[in-house]
Amino acid sequence: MSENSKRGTSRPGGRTEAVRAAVAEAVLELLKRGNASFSMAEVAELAGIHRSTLYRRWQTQADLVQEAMTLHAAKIIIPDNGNWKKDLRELINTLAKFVEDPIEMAIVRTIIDPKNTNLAAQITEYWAPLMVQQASPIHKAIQRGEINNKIDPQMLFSLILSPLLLQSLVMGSSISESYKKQLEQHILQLCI
Amino acid sequence: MSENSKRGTSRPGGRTEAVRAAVAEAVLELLKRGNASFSMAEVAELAGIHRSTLYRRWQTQADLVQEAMTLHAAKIIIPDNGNWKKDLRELINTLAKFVEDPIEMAIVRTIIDPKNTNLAAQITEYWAPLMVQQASPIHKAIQRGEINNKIDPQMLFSLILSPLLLQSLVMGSSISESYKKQLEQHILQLCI
DNA sequence: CCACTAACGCAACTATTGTCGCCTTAGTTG
DNA sequence: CAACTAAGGCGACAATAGTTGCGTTAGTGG
Repeated sequence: MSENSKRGTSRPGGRTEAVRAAVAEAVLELLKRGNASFSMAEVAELAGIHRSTLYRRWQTQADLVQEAMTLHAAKIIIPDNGNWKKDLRELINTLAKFVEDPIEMAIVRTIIDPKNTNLAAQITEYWAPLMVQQASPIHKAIQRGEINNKIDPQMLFSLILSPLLLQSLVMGSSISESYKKQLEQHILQLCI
Repeated sequence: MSENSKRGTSRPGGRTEAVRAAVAEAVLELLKRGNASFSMAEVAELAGIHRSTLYRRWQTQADLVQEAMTLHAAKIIIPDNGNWKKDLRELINTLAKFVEDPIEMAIVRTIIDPKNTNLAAQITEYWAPLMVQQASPIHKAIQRGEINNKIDPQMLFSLILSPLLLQSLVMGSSISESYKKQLEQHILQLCI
């Protein structure tokens, strides 16, 4: 008692955690529905808590998206067929799904939103390891000598991911099979 | 002037037009300042008109951004040195500036925002010709035989623009000289 | 120059969003 | 299990966002 227990969350037990979980789930649910511009009131109602509680713990929509992220593990597959061509095809498929996932894109939009510059760094922290994992087949292909060693792995990864992002986010079109095939061909051409 | 070729507005004369221009300029000014999440009240005040007038003519922020676009001509340079390597370098420079222009990025954010799906098409119409113009050096290089004819011009253009967009919008970092150089090298490698 | 009326300004209004004090609930400690 | 108090619920409040009716201003056509 006399020990200073006012650090951070001083009472992380049942109810506080239940509220947090309910909120995270509610936000995730709204994002899943494609409702990326949800209101605080919506979240409170869906989570079954009072508006004021929501405001006290999460000041902005960005905070809520961040909270939802803790509950959301991106479903990524790390291809490892010992063959760059195969790996690339799978990588493109995985990234195409990633780029069409409403939750992931909601996170990207949160990063992009100029109102959330303060949170961008934290959210990028969530993203960075995913990107590193996804880039691993590139490193392996380089080690196997399947990729021109002048190619920078990070840049190559950007060249795969970014056209998909552009297509999905900006152009608003889904990633067709022919688009994936075409991208694959061009990337292979680059790796010679 | 019995010529009645004005559509929509039945009185497009002085005052109405003056209001429109003032609003467009105000929005443009706010975007230039990097204030992409301006409020309606801010715009009204800067334009020197009443809030209600603003609401009557422009329902959403997206409408305002669209209005501002009519006043804003993207400053693009179409390289034409008769040499793909030179053209590519200039193209990357121009696109790097484009991607770091607060107004252009505000437009992109407006496109991306899921609230504005209805406006996305119209805004893309503004964008499309720019992209076509920018892609012209690629077509010329193909005609000169400087680019592998298996390469799709549109895809190649995406492979140049999208990494820059990713870097600027999502990663929030500026486009360094070394990044541009690296991108240039990779694209040249691809064109062989 | 005049009649007509579209479009703006104004102000009062409603709706939504965010804040606060107070009370209640329940996690934590001894 | 009893005392303590962090954290949530409640409702009243304040601030902001958006709407509407009405009078005024000023383009437009005759």
